[in-house]
Amino acid sequence: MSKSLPKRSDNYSEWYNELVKRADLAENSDVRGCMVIKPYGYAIWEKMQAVLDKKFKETGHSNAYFPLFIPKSYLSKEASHVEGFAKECAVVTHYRLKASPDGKGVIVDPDAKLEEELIVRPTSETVIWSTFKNWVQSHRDLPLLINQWANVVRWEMRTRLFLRTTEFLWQEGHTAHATMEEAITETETMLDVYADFAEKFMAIPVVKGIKTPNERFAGAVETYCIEALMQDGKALQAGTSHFLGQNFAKAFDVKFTDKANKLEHVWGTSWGVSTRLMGALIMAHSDDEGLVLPPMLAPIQVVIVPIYKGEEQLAAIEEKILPLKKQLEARGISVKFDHNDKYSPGFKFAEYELKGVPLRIAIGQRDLGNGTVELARRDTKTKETVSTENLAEKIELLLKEIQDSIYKKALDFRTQSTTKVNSYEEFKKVLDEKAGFVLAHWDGTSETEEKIKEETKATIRCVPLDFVEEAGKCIYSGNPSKGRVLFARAY
RNA sequence: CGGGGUGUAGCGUAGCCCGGUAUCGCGCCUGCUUUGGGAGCAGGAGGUCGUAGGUUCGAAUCCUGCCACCCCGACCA
Repeated sequence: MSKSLPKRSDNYSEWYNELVKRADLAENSDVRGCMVIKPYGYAIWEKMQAVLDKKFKETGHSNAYFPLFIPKSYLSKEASHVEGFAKECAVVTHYRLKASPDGKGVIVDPDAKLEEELIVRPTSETVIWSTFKNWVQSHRDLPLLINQWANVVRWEMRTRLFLRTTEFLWQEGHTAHATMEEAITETETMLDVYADFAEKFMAIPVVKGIKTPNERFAGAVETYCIEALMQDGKALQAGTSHFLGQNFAKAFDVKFTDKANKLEHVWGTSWGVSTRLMGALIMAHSDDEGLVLPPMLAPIQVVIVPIYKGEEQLAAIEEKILPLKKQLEARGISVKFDHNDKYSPGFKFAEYELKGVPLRIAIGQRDLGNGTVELARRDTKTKETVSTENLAEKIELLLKEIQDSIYKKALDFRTQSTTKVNSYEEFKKVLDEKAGFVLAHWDGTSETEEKIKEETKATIRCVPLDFVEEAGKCIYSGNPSKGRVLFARAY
């Protein structure tokens, strides 16, 4: 194995794949298109889950769990929904195997064919709405605010670690409301929860917006999203929140009696983020040395590497450093003291950089004499020798500063990678030479959107929520436009 | 499903054209010396060469079938 990663500038994909494997985040499984998330990668996902789950509960939601299998007939109840997902569903057709007649292995027992096939959920709207039907009768049963942590399967043709895998982990919220206004508010609230999480915890600035009808979720009336920009200038949809109108309520016959004793269909929303966020986290901040984790999501926030010869020196270091470790832990900071004798300090330095640990403390004989330690920041790769006095407090502040600094760096990059263009020529030039987000006028038609996608591979990421009215001409058709929308090539 | 490629130790590979019993690096094990940016030396273990068949005195190497994986497209609410 070579010691250093490929350079980001040489081949971004190769760098990404190598980083994911070498930093112990995940690896390809022997199973087609599936991924094994390794303990270190999963620890980061767990931190994300914990923060999100808390936010969901603070906004009144409860967790529940629904079946993995969906009867085929459920899927066809909402017309556009089935059309959207039909091409990527795994289907269970049999329930038994038997020994092969030729004595080699096992075969699917042809006698064990299911009367109705089961679909492995690509998303749970259909099972959940068929359950909601039984849970809702009166306006007193509303709103129904449910979240599920689950795995889903989408049979994509080509997969990529974290960004697109056949099976992935996610959270899907499903809610039912008495009024349209309330459902829309819910959709927007959850979009805000996601945006806040991306910016405050993942340190990734996002654009909140609305998808065009082409990119809308199958079965939704309106799809809201947050769009993030990766370091190679490609966009990544980091989360979505859908206003479902009464589409699923009508398809699954979910009705309630309102205060005036009138029977009405409920209004629905659904929203989700997935392990794709891991991909976003990696691609937004990491460098040629490896992962760069924002302190808020780092499983190990501080690593202590002792430099010593023999048991005696180690004992002297421990005497000095273990109290500091306790102080840090008392402040809620996660610390690893790595005295593993198998690896040299230099190896450990490189290893923890690869894994994105935000702060490293090195301590050796030299420091014991001076009452100092060496502090090294992962994000800036700067080192300083500091006194051990008030060190715990200093570190706590430094972690906050790192969090802010990582966000600011990503924000500066996005600002500098967002370009306004006024002609199709300019549009294509920017996409090819600079990449990033491109703000341009669009005439609002699907035809134009399709044509641009075909010719440039760029899609409309969203109509930003902070859309400003500005009369202009569509860069493609020349027809009138009310304002600029956000284009980019995307993952 | 089209177009291209690959399959050799846990990982990455050489050998294949031109047939003669498998190379190197990383990792692993043992010992000694090391430790402030991926330690050094010595010794050692580890292989149905994807799979089934064919040609041959002899196949990792040539031929045929099959399987798997990768890359480029098509797909991706």
